[in-house]
Amino acid sequence: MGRKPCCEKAGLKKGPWTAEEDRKLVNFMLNHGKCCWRAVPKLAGLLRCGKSCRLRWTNYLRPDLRRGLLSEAEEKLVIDLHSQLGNRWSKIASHLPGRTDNEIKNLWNSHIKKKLRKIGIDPLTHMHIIPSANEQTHQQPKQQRRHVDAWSDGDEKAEEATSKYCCEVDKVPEAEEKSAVSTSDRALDIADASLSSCPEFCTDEVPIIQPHEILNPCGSSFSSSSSSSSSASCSPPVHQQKLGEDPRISGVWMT
DNA sequence: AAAGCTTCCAACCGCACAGTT
DNA sequence: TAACTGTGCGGTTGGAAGCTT
Repeated sequence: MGRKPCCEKAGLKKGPWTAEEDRKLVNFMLNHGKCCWRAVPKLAGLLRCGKSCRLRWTNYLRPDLRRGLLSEAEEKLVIDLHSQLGNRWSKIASHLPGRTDNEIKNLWNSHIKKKLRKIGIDPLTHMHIIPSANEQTHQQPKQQRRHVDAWSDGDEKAEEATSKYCCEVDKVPEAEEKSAVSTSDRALDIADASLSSCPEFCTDEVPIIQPHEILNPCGSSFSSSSSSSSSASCSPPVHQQKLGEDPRISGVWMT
């Protein structure tokens, strides 16, 4: 039968969202709530396809999003859930309030996967990797040592405990799961202890963008004319903003 | 200081599925 | 029942930022 594209491609903007576009979308969503995504761009005055709007909203602008690093407990949960659900990121995300499938997917691919490999767990099967002599020589690329992991680097105890946890998760279902969990909790305790010396590492207090800050990102000085890269004095294009640097992000919205 | 490499993440793409006509 | 539409999901990519040499 052949599918039509989700939206007319011609004339629609692609690529990074500008602060102005964000403002329009948030404005619309807050005023009208979630409705037919196809209609959103038109009604909100955006030159985007509905799909793009949905993605931007669910992955970045949604008020209930928690941003920032996953806590140890969240990571553990992600690993647990992944071992049960596989790459069903949306299902996994549904167990982590305020987290998006995209975020978890990214985190898994860029971070957790490596951690698991590092401690000898195959991230696909969650089984132990039994490296051949060959593989062993190929592992540990030189770049890896500079990768700072909360779990392992600089905290051998945490790595030890964590790897112990992972061993048990592999083989121990239901009955002994509690002991596995408690082991992992120990790992977390250790990790937490090491992290507690670093007060900045607290995802519970990761600032989240507030609606009024989007609607008026820079207070009275916000200029709607500075839509894209020209907004340097106010807020840079959103895609250039690193977490925690986003001037619009502070506190938790819609409490 | 700068070149090269790696990491991270926002955003896109295409497919699948459910709902509607 | 088939055709069509809208939405959701997972895989992938591009480019900025950060790190190493």
